[in-house]
Amino acid sequence: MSSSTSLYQRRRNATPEEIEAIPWIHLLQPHERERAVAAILVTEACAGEYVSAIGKPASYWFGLIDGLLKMSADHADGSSMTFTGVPPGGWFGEGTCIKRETYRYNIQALRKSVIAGVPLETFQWLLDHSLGFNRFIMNQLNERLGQFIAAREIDRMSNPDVRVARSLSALFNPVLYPAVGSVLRITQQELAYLVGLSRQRVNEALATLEAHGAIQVEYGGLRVMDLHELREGHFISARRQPTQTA
DNA sequence: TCATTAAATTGTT
DNA sequence: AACAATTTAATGA
Repeated sequence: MSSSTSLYQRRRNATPEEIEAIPWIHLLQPHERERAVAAILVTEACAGEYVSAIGKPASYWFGLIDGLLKMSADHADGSSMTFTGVPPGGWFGEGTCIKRETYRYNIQALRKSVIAGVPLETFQWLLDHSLGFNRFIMNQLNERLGQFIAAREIDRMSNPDVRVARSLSALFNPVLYPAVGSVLRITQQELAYLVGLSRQRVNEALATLEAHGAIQVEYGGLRVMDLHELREGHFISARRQPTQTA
């Protein structure tokens, strides 16, 4: 996974289609938008590549155009703790940018991803000048607070089916990840990495969730049928029976 | 456009 | 972890 060119050397300008797909761009006034569009950079990250590393000073506010990212903290003892996955349409790092601190998480691409970046100066300028931008940021911070509280509950849950369900409901959050819609492109292997379970167990859990009518399993992705059930459901004792030997 | 083949993903043990 | 089955993507006529 080692590439000779760094992420920042492979950047380019955003295409008009990519700009249109950015959720907060539509909340800006024309002159604000103009300034933002001129500053936004786009880069591609290969699977396994790091987008930001803990300790590096904040230089960009990031958004995911396409692909899948993992937000985690790696400890000195080699273990790592995954906080959350980031699906397309998600923007992150605003907390660090606001305070001009260093990044507190590692952001790693789980597969080939297209990432947008707003330079720190532009981010700060938008904060100082755009009411719509401030609304977006405030709304996002509030929504994410709810997610982190929910994530603490997920961590102490033993039932794998419920863990998978809750983690999925976070990825389907329409406020934080509006680009996801009702179909999330994620493989069972990728989901296993995010949740911290084996692929087999995730596969089994997905079958359970599907049996409950909460989701529909598709090749290379999932379709939500009942987001509320994913968030609140218990999915108890609905395991598949072992095959009979007669 | 269709058939063939390789690669990716899923389902099962 | 290994394997078979299925789906998609790539290739070329």
